[in-house]
Amino acid sequence: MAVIAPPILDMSTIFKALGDPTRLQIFELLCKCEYPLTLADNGDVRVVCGPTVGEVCCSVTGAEKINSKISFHLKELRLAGLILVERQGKNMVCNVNRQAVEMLQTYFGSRLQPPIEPCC
Amino acid sequence: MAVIAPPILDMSTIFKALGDPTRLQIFELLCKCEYPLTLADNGDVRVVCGPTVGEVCCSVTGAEKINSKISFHLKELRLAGLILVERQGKNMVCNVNRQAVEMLQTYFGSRLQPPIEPCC
DNA sequence: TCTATATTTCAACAATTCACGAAATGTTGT
DNA sequence: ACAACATTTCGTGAATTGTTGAAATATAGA
Repeated sequence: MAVIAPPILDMSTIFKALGDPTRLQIFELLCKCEYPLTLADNGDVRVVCGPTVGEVCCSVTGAEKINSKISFHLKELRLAGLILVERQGKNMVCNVNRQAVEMLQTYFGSRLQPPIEPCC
Repeated sequence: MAVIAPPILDMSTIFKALGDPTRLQIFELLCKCEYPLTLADNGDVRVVCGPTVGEVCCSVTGAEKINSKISFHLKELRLAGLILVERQGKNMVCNVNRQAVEMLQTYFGSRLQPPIEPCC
């Protein structure tokens, strides 16, 4: 089955997701991760690697035990379309959604263009 | 001069500021505005134009009367470093802080670079 | 100094978000 | 089917954020 990046519904939802320090920390952690992609039988690109929720949890909180707090924040990031989470056996693995990051770069880039006409 | 991304706490403050629909609307409005800069006597670049708080208010809410709500959101944007507000006679005029926008573009651009080593 | 205009601050309330722990769900191996 | 493991969901309370209208502050001009 294809891994489809969720549609980027609302920019403010995305920014709100990044507006929490814990979530931003998770986001940056995932950005630093390598992103080996594999071609599935049907030709779809599948994200097969990335830290598990437990590993993210450990990296962010330092604790061994999985935190419902991290699960909550991962969900927010996922609903905002910033990360992809998929099951891999017993674990859920997380990856940043590079398309979303690209879109964000473009977003700010296009806001730097000088306007055609003054608005004021 | 290099644009250096501030630490996570500052960044999350910026994203939190953009994470409210009203504030994002104001931000985008100001991005669309022309930004004539003037050189002050001492050589400093001064922002001298931009819509007044009342004009922003009118544009966002449609109402004639100035809203304390907009004032509140402008303050949040200003504290996050996203906009510049300065007095011009009886009015306060608003401009987007283009340096901040540049920094944000750089931020997401640098997060798109493939990592040197896998983290997982 | 008085008045009108522009904007911010304040206080009260409503709404949303966050954290915590317990219970529920889904997966693997026996 | 059962046990162990990984993760999510749920309920509750605390903390934060957003809205509203009234009062306060600042500036310009008469």
